[in-house]
Amino acid sequence: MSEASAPAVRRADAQRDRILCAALRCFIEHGFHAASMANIAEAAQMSAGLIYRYFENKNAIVLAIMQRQLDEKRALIRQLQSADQFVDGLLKAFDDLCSTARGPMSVALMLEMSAEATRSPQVAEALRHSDDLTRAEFEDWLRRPREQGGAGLAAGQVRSRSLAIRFVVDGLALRAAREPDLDRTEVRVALEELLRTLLKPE
Amino acid sequence: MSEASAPAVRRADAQRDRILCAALRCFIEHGFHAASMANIAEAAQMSAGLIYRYFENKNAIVLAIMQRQLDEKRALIRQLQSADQFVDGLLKAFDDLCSTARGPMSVALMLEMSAEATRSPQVAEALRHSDDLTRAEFEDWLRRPREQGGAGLAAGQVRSRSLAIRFVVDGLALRAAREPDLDRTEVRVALEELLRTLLKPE
Amino acid sequence: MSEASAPAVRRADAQRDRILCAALRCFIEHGFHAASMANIAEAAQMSAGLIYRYFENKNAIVLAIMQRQLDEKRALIRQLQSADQFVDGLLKAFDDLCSTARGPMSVALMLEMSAEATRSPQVAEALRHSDDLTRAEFEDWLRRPREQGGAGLAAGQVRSRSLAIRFVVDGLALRAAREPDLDRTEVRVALEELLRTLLKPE
Amino acid sequence: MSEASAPAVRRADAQRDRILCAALRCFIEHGFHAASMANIAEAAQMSAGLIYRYFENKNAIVLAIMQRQLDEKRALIRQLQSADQFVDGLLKAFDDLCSTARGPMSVALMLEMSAEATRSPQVAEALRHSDDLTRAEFEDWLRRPREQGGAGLAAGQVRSRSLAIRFVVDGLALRAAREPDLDRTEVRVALEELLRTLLKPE
DNA sequence: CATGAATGAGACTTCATTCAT
DNA sequence: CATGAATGAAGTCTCATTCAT
Repeated sequence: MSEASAPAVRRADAQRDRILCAALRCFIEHGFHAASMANIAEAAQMSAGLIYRYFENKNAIVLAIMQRQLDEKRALIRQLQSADQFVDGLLKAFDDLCSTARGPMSVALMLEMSAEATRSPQVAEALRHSDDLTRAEFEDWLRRPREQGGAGLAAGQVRSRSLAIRFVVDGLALRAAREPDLDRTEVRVALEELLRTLLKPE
Repeated sequence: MSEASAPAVRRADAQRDRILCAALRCFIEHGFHAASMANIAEAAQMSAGLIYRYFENKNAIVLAIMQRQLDEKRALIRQLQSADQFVDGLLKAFDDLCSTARGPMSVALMLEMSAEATRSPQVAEALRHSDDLTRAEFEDWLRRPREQGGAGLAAGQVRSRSLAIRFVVDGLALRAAREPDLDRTEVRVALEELLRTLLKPE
Repeated sequence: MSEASAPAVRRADAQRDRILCAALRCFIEHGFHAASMANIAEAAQMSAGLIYRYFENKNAIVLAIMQRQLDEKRALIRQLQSADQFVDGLLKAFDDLCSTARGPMSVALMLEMSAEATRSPQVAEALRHSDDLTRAEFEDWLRRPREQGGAGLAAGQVRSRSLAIRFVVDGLALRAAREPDLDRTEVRVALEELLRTLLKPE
Repeated sequence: MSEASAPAVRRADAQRDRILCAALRCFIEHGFHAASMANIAEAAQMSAGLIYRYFENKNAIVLAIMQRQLDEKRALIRQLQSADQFVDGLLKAFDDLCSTARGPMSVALMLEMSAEATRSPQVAEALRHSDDLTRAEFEDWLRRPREQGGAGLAAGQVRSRSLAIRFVVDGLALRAAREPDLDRTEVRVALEELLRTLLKPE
């Protein structure tokens, strides 16, 4: 049975993935609310009815996409972790976020999710969980000695610095949505000014 | 005629205001898209049809509310301007933003607007305009001598500092939506660490 | 009382007339259905509510306008009655009908009324009555001796000739709606061919 | 694939036809504007929403019905073409037009379309095109020798005669809407008087 | 007499979801 | 497993009509 069902499971996962990729494109283009199941079905090149074999309803897709976005954000933040080129990493992330087309990560969706968190406890809980994981990982890195690729901060500094950096990163993301053509040099200078002290031990 | 029409004008303005207040409540509760005209009409205690006497369509209400939100945000940022207690001001703003009930300013709507800006040029334009005004005002304050209630920064520092501080303020707002019960002491420490150098001349 | 009420009656009639003139303009511009009471009120420079003091409802206005159109049509046909210049008269009428702006007579409304006659017995009855009057008048003229300004037809010819001419006149009116820029010379030749024998005794 | 899609196409066409037939009944009964999508849906025994799978909006249905009416009218006029029994043909057409129930051709709709042509360029264009085709066909017949089933008119006569006959035919149609119980004998005599000379060469 | 704010019914349209095929 | 036709609820908006002022 396991031999028989394994491919079936794989196929089901592939279908789910196909749907989620299509949904992501639609959500980025139109927003969670304005994208229709018909849009998604067309983008996924399947019938609308079939989607309901893999997701209970549209809301389930929305939640799944939100989860994906959270994973993407964590991955994106994890990539930042290279103390020497932190600002460079932020700038590259800013660039990516400014152009919707680049990848599966969409600031617009992140913002809509954050807004939705003030209304839906379920969404708030998911965000909280993801943020907690991100922070834990990030603080590990802040704490890790420089010779092990970390930032080498003292234990007492880690908590407040991670929060401070989160403010900066989030603010940068929000700005990517509102002023995507912000001058990159200005951004770099501002970020360097902000991070100069934050990432240097005491 | 002016005596006759004045009350009529007042009444019309009162109705517009009534509708906008109702709309604000609905938008905060459901979001711009999910709130229906029926919702708004009920909240404003009037028939849905009547709303169209005062606003051309739902979008006009959305834009009016967005403009209000932008004005609120500018007012909120303007209130921050007291160099010595800048962090205190931010903390208080954070507090206000965390509790939806407090006032007409809603982080959730700000986030949705920012997301919408990536799709609607009209919204993007409104945000851009408001952001420009805010920045100009804020940079005036950064530049003004301390003895005149300003921050007393050198001209060369103003541009990058205002951008840096905007990152921090925006990040703080985003955090208010996602983690409204963040420990206030941690927030204070993080903000102090960020702003310590930013608001001190060179 | 008659001295007191006479001006009141006159005023009421003036108001009714004001409304009907406004309604006519609106109906010609938008059609019976698409013209709104608000349109009419604005065109009549009075409030929408006031109209209901003079007409029970929109339908009453429609019927009154229809009656007016019938009167106009009868007047228009009566003007034709000059045997020698019958074709000239038709051509001028055609010209007038082709340009909406010229007067209160509108082919479009006539056509809509005729269509409505197939649905509403009330409208059908009004049309029938008007058509009967028109025909009676027209046949009187056909019968009247030429020296008295008539067409001088024999009694036995009058009935069928009046019907035949009615076909031609109606057909001309319909064409005015569908091909307002029809070449006038072609129209003249066609009319002359049609009427050459119809208006000449036996 | 052609075997698989053919029935689907047939079904779609059947549905479109079902909708158009229902719409025709509603339009005849209420007129283009007064008939609602709900009316049509009920007449077609389907939900209102489903109609939008087959027609973009109500206007598309109106235009499709208009086109059908124009085709019907052309077919009806084409059937007239038998020089000897032209009057008989007209009388039969008059009979048919007088009873709405008989077929899909409705004078009322033709009149409304003609009225609408004075307001909507799109409708005017459609009518013009149809009228042009009708005229071309009709003039061909007028020109064709009698031994080939035509009317055998000289080339110079064709233009004005076709216009003259169009006046008569249109007038007859308008009369069908306004006086459906007109005495058939009177009509016949009038038509014979009109057409006696028009269809005879020179 | 006159206004125009207010209502409520109803118009068109969209869309998540279901189900026969 | 897959389709897409079908539904029904809901959304935005218009408008004839009424009524307090």
